[in-house]
Amino acid sequence: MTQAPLTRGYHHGDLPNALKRAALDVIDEKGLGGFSLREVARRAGVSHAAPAHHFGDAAGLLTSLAVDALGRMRTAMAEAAEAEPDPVDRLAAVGRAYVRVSREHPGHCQVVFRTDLVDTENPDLVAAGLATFEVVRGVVADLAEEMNPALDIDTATRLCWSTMQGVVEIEQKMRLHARHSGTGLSDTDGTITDFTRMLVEGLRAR
Amino acid sequence: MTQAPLTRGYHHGDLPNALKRAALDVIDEKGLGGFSLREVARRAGVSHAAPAHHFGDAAGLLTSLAVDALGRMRTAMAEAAEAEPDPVDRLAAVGRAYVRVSREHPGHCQVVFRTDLVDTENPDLVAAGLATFEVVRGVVADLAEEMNPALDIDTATRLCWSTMQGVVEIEQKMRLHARHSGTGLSDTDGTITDFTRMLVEGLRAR
DNA sequence: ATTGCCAACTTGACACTGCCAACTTGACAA
DNA sequence: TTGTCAAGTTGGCAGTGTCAAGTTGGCAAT
Repeated sequence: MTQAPLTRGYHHGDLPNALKRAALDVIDEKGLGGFSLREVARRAGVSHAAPAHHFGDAAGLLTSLAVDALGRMRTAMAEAAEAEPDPVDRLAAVGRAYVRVSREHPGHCQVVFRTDLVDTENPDLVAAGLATFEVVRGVVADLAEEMNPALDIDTATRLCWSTMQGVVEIEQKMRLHARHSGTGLSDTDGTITDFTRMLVEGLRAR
Repeated sequence: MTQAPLTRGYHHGDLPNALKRAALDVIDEKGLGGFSLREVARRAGVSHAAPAHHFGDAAGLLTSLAVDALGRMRTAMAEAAEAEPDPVDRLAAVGRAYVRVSREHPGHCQVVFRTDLVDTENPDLVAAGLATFEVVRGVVADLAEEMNPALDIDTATRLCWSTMQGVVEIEQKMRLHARHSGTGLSDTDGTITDFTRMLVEGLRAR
């Protein structure tokens, strides 16, 4: 009674997914800096050169992980958006979801923006980026429709995503800053909500 | 007529600074991914283990570079702020200066946020971060005094810095997005100015 | 002037990395 | 049974960071 092959009857069963899972384990455990093809192969119980047969090189595997991370972001934001009827609250909720996912899986989400580690021209990655952008854009568009029909939605969407990503990027540094400067650091969710209120005021038609 | 020793009469003259300059050359040339202690040592004309005597390890050298990068940002923003009398224009100018420096020296500025590569507890780095934050904070404070004295200045400063950094981070990805989605991408300076206008509206007292 | 000392630097090694070429294994089809 | 080809292994190369031990050169005190 051997393990039933998942896709076809080849050696491992489903090595690509096993490698991706192993890679996520490594990254969750030791951060993106601790990632290495050989370590991943070791955890998956295969030889050090096996990953190359499925992902080409390290960038190939990481690109695949980046696609998954964008999916994670997209799903979380879409769910958060769905749960909030009010457009303003919805934008805040989407922002909180983005930051929450990025904080819960820091290494995984960092891959998305490590343009030195992934193949930025990969069609799947580009498509995932577009799809994720579209979720944010939808929320911004709803907001604009209600508050400011003349708003440049693409620019506003970029503003929102930039701010969300900036918050993630700066969060740790700010935590350090708060500790050393003595100023209190409000919880990030509260900050996101404050930010959203400020941004929404800015997006409002004058 | 040997080169006059700068600090004291030891072997090289001023190896630490020579190493930092070499490191900047490498990073400017090949990006942060191309950085390696041995390559830096090679360019400085010393043995591969020489850097360790001055910086301990790779993180030590990169931390030192991060401090310099923060100084670069700080100087550029302070100069930009000084040249603009109007508080709103000043914030926009500071934002443009931040993004300009980050774009002119991408590798150098990326080091600042690569918490996996630097020693985030290093006192010089913390101090440099605080000093740079203070520049942004000053601009925001001026704006608040004029437009909304009740504003939480620390939070607003974090919002501004997060947005600036997010713009830098997202810029390349957005460029890709614009190319693949067919939407036009306005020049970044224009985007910054747009963002500032939106933010300022948001910071205004209601 | 000789001595001793110590920071600055070199040398050599170890374990690790990504990647490549050549090889073996296993499944499936003719 | 045989052929074929993807899947996975083995071994090697060049490169990396870091450590231990050795070397060099200047300076201060004897």
